[in-house]
Parts: sequence; C-alpha cells; structure tokens
Amino acid sequence: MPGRRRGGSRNRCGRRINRFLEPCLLLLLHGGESHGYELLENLGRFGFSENPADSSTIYRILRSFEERGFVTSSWAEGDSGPARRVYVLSSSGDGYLQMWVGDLEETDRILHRFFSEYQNHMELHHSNGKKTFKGKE
Amino acid sequence: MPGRRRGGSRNRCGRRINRFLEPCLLLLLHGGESHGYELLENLGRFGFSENPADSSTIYRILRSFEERGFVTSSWAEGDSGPARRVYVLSSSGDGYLQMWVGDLEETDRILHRFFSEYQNHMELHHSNGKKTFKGKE
DNA sequence: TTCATCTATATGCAAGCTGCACCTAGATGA
DNA sequence: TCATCTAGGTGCAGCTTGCATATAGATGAA
Repeated sequence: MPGRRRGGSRNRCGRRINRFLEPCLLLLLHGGESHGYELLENLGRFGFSENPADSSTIYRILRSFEERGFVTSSWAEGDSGPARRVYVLSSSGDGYLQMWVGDLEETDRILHRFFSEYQNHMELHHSNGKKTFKGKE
Repeated sequence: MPGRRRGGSRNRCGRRINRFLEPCLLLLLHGGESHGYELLENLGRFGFSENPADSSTIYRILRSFEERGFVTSSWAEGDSGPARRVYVLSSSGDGYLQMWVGDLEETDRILHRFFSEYQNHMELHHSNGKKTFKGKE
C-alpha cells in the first residue's frame, strides 16, 4: 500500500494515547530544565525509540506549555552548536503533570476494564462449544 | 469557561485512546449480531456510562467496518420501532479484533513504562531533599 | 574557502478522529 | 394530532499529528 498520503495516524491500527507526549515532556522537565532537542533524545525512556516522536510536535507542545503558563523559557548558549531555548517547569506545570498522571491512571482503568471484558467473554465463548456463543437468546 | 466551541477533545486534559470505540464495538459484535442503537447502550460495560459515546461516531465506525470487510450488514425488522441495520462480525473482523487486543496490550506497556518512570523519578526526587533533583550534573 | 553535516528551532499543510448540531423517518401512546 | 422514542445518518469544525520543508549557527573535512 504505497502513497501513504500525509497526516493522520498511519501507524498500526490506531494505538496511542491522545497527546501522550505531554506528560512525558512534563516528567522530563520535572527532572530539571531542558531544551527541545535534548528532550527529543530523552524520550527514548518512554519507549519512543522504535517509532520515535516527531520534533515538530515537541516544539509545538513546548510553546503551548509556555502559553498556558506551565513552563518559562529563555535562550541559552550551549557549549557547542546553536543557541537553545531552555524550558523550566513552573508550579502550575507541576500541577498539570499531576493532573495528567491522574488522567493516565483513569486511562489504565478503562484499558483494564476492556481486557477484563475480553477475557471474560472469551472464556464463555470457548466453554460454549465454539462459535455458538451469542450472549443472548 | 463558556463557549466550548465545537469539535476536538474538550473533555479533561486529553485522556482517551485513539479510536478506542473500535475494539469495544468489535468485542460486542463478537458476542453476536447487533445494531448501532443496541451497541450504543451496551457500551456502558466499557465505562462509557459517564461520558457516553456519541451515536454518530458509532454509526460511522460501523459503516467503516463494513467498507473494510470486518462486518456484513442487513436490514431487519424488530419487534418494535423502526427497522435496524444489523451487523455480523466476519472472520476478518475477528482478526482485526485480535490485532486491536495486541495493540492495546502494547499501549498498556507504554502506559506502565510511564508510571514506572514517574514513580522512580519521584522517589529520587523526594530522597534528594526536595526540588534539587536534576537527574544530571 | 567551500561544503556537507550536525545541532536546534520552527512553520505550513493535510489527513484523520471526534463531538455537536441537525436531519429523516417509522413506531407508539396520550 | 402530536410529542416522544427508536434508529440511522450527514455536515461541520476543532484538534492532534506526522511529513515536508525552511532557517541558521557550529563544526570539521576537503
């Protein structure tokens, strides 16, 4: 299937949690100030090694963090290379991280509710002589 | 915050797994033929009671399932009310459900990898005399 | 010096998902 | 007759995301 067009969630059949990069970046920033390019590299910790994150998404999220008051930024010269925009998490951003953690825990509950329904269903399905289970009638 | 505009993921700070309704509908259909309106009601099992699913999304997904060969449909008269479009899962659709299950398991791993990073970080953070942990330097 | 490459940040665009508003229409009962 | 319920559907717009591309300083090799 060539010509994958553009945009969308072309990868796999649709995994991924909405805006999952946000909590990952917040957690990295909770560990200390950093800039976009460095954050991009450190995302590997969260399993973004295979299927890495797109840099444009990261830079956009960081700017939106700043607009919403979750971080402050300033330009800084590094030991080498071009100047970097360095981000520092604010206490408001810390609160936003806490919110995200609670949110992901809820996502986890939803996920496990699905697994539980799935396993429960499959057990009934198999103990009913295959393919005939309807759950009604 | 009034004037919530339209569209988007206005609820909470962004929970939700992309296209999560798909595996839920597939699992329900694996339990036997059904129609949109009935599926909508049965989604409560997956935690869609509070924050219920939108019917338009469901009908659209069902049509897309048919386009992709995961279900077949036919009109049927019920005991009461208007005619219904009844969907039956195909073996291809069953395979798609299996794919989704594997995919959600991967999502679960990613999620727990985050929780693990979070807890690990917070332990270090607290044992380092608060606010000074940088994870580097 | 020139040029490729790396580091670093950023914008434009289009595809895809989703919820809200709205529409159609048969069935049902007051 | 008319409101309401059941059932299915469309249009639209907001939002997220990945790809392509642009910019520009730093670095090192030819």
